Amino acid sequence: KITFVSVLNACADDVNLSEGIQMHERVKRSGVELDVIVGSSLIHMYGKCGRIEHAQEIFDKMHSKDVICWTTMITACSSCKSLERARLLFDKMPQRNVVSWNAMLAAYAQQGLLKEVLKFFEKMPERDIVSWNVIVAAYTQHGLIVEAHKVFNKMPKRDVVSWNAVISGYAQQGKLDEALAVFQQMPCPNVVSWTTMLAACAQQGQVDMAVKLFHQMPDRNVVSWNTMISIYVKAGQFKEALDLFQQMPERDVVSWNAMIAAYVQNGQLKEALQLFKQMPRRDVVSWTAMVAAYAEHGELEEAFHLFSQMPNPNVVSWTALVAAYAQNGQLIRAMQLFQQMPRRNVVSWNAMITGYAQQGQLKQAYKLFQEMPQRN
RNA sequence: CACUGAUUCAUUAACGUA
Repeated sequence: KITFVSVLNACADDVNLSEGIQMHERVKRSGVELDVIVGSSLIHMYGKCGRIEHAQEIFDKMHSKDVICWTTMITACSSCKSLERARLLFDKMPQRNVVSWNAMLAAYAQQGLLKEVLKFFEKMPERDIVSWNVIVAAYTQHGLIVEAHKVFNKMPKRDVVSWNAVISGYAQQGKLDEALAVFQQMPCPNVVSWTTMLAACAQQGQVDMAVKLFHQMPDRNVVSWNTMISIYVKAGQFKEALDLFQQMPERDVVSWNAMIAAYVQNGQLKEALQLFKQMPRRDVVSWTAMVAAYAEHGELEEAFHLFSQMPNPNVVSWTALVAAYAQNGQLIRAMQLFQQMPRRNVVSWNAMITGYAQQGQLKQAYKLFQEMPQRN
């Protein structure tokens, strides 16, 4: 059981569904699927991989569920964007602890419902540092860094996550100086703090400073390496990106995806495809990056061909395809796909509007603008 | 000395940005 749980957690951390499913099969054969801890790990893994139906199935089959199991299921619903289900579970669960409350709080935050987050926070019977951290992060996600910093100052205790959240808030606003000031004030920066600073440099195109920080960092993990690669890619320094990719001690799917972007940005579509084919595992980002790459080169058939092979296109993948046709003036086809896609967001609408606008079809563009449910 | 599960912070893909 311990081994299964460890491996399942590794699958969850890596968002590796195929390994997770394989492990699930072995779990079933061992007859421990419904063990409360193994079952929770399965739910956790499926939740992270976006397979809420599999998570739910296990949850329903389990005989004895403890508070951790319930909370895991709430988070699974939340990460699969089922806030409603999360709330139903939260209301239904036999006992709650502060972690359950935090999980529900985070579920509201992850939907971007700041008002709900604050309301829920007020209702909480007990709060800990994580609850406060969720509030700080919720503010920064809305670009409300001043509010975030205020909460940071007034929270009863701060840990490294609180500090990192504030730094990240400044970074997202492009306020590199402020981010740096907070970073220098914090007592014990960890690898996340350092990597957040790297990301802050990336935002501002400060490659030199990023390089300096990257070498100064006491330790680096795969995320730090990936961040540095993307900084080089963004700066058009292809060779440096490739060097890092080859030097890094371990690569994950994000590293490979970043290199695909590097090749695409460098105009090397063939090499990008080669990388895509040889990478150990492809996720929705890898597929979408390739679809978008072909689209950008006007190779619509190839883009569509890839799209149709893609295992689980999401709204971003669909929008990439719609934008491909829209930008190449094939608005009828674009509109067909736009109507066909299972879900649309504001970017999908923008892509269609831009397509019509570029073709001079202002009436159509305006009509869509009026129809769209949200505008940015 | 160390061996199992839950909540918060960093990296990669889609539209636009004079």
